[in-house]
Amino acid sequence: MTVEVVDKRESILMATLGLIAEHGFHGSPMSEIAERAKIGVGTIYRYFPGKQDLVNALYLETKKRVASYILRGFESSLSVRDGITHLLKQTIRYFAEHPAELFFAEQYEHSPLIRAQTRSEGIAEIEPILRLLERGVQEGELKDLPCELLGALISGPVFSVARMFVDEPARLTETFVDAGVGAIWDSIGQSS
Amino acid sequence: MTVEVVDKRESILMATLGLIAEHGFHGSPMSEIAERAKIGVGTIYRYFPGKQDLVNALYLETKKRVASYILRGFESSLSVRDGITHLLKQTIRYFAEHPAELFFAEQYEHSPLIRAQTRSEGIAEIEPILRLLERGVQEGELKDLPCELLGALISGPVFSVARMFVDEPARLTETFVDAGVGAIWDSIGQSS
Amino acid sequence: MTVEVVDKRESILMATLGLIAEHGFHGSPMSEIAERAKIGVGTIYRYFPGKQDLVNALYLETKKRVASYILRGFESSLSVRDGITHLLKQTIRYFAEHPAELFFAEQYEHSPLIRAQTRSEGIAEIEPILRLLERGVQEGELKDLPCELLGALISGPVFSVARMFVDEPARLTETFVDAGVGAIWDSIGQSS
Amino acid sequence: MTVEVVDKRESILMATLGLIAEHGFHGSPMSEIAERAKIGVGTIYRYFPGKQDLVNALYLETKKRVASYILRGFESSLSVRDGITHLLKQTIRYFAEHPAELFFAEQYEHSPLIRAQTRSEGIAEIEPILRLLERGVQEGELKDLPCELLGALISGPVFSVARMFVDEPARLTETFVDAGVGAIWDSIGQSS
DNA sequence: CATGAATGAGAATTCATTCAT
DNA sequence: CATGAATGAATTCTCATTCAT
Repeated sequence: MTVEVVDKRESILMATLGLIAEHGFHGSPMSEIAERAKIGVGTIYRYFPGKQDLVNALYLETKKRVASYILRGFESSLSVRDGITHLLKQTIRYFAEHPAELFFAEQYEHSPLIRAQTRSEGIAEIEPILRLLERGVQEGELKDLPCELLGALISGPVFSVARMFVDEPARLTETFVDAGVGAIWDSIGQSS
Repeated sequence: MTVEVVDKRESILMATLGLIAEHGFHGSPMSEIAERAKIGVGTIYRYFPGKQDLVNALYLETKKRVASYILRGFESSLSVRDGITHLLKQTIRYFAEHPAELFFAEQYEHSPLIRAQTRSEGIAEIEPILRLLERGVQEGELKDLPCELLGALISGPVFSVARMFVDEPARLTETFVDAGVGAIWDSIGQSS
Repeated sequence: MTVEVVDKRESILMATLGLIAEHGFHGSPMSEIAERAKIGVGTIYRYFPGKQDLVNALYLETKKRVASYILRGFESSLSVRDGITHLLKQTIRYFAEHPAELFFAEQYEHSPLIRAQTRSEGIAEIEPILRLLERGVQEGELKDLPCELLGALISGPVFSVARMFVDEPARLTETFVDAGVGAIWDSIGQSS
Repeated sequence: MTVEVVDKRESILMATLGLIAEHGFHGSPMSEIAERAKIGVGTIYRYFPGKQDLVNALYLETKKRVASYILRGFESSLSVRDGITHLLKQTIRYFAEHPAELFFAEQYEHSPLIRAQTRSEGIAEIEPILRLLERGVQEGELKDLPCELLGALISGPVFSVARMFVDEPARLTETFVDAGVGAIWDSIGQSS
């Protein structure tokens, strides 16, 4: 009779996200994940083969969720500048409003627990972004630099700027977000 | 008669640095640190009260070492642009050549093991850099943005760009380093 | 289907009692307690937060068990002399037949591991005894001495006499128990 | 030129006594003993083969010291009653004024670290006391009980009463000491 | 002789995972 | 399917003892 408001798998992932954001991978025992998800420990193993897999799944799904959010409203018909500006703004906004996902992503991204394997998976989501960069270089709207370098010039500051907004919520205004996004653009856009 | 080639404290720190860079904090048991440092486990505790303290010390000393390297050749008489360009170039070079320190710093910086306490310590080292930013804003050479934002616009990409050079050593050429540094400058420098 | 003959908590306590009686607190590693209790080490921690707590619990429960035994058949309607004689006899008998509890209690009572905190807990059990002493002093059946002194004059010999019976089981006869109890009474009872 | 005020062996023993009285055998690492004795750890091993031996030696010498104190002024010409009264009084006084030795003795006496071996050693010191008991029984001044029982009736309360005086120093007056000693005598003395 | 740095065996405790109910 | 009690491998840390200086 009772409708399960959220399905178990989802509540496990959410519990894990919150816990890891707060206490890190090793500060998040399966028993606490279960407790926070209001299920038994054993149940986690019906949905995920082990802890590592659970976290990998969380990473991939988080990435997907973020990607789907930031691509919202994105049209490939947009100019490269407008497209990138849009994506950056969305990303910063998303993370500013979802600090747990930011903390989790930062940790996981820099953790040697994954190195390569999982990181490369789910690259499908960022395909449109890579395309945009390539187009930008071809069309001369972006500096003529290797995609890896352009990527580094975007991913680095987008996280650190989002992080700054989380640490200092007072700064989270349209003006400063625009300024941040503009600054990132300046680093990759071809100066006229 | 025997000359100790490296002192024990130092070899413990180096072993820890390497291990954490490769396997992370929790993938680096004291027993392996000892083994890699070629000493007994108990010996570590003669130099550091516990594992956490060992890692904190490593963080602080790494920070100092990096700071001393990147400030080498830095003169406060330099123009803001030349100063920042110099610092960025040095930082990228240092990390490109010391990947373990880069991996360690990235992990530690984003780990919930630290949050605030230790991070704020050793801020003395980056004082000259903050001064430079303030001067740059006053003199109009930098965009008129809050220091926190400027900081985020520097620290984010400097790490991700260094990381890119480590991941793709083929790109590590004068040209690309200059391009990366130039790009970072463009994001914070006042466009004429 | 399988009936657990003794519950786990109980078997842990028993294993600990025996081990500490034989080898002392520090000669009783958790691993051996587990082995003797025929369970895994980790299981102990499901019942007790730590070793210290396990031993405290053992102390308190032992005290209660002893108290419940020695108070068996005790009526407050008894004369002070008969009451005390009864309690002493029961105590000596109990410990003579439960040497492990005697050894454990002696050690714990004199160990600096406890000092005050836990010792005072569980005092409820000996309340009736204190009352009896007070009544005895008021009614002139006991020497007019401070309760603390009377207590010391009872607790000291009751343990040492019980210990003697354990060390020399040949002496454990009605006659000698009566003699011991009579002697202790003589030290506190008002000589007519 | 410098005169060593106390010899090293002695200062090691004293350091051990104090430390064990306060923190117990296992709360007294060799390193702390050395520190308190103001010598190097290694030096302890020049005087004692190991920790266990050190503590055994301490026990034996403490016993000797106590015995020599309580036998001071004791004459075999004294009546049994006077002799025993004297010994009891001296013992209580000694321990009341030397709490560390009391705590140490209590712990060691009840610890399974020794059981039998060392306890029986140094019995020489208490020989005169045993003689006195035997004489007392023969002459009819003491109850006609086995020496072991008489011993238990003395050793038990003498410690617990001394302990009471240490815990409540306010009670430490001639009157109460006499009362305690008198009470102990009553338990073993032949009532006329 | 005295020292204390170095050592590693041993102890307490945690936690991912299993499996009987 | 869900559960959580049971488990033991792995980890951190302590400390008696040794030995080069």
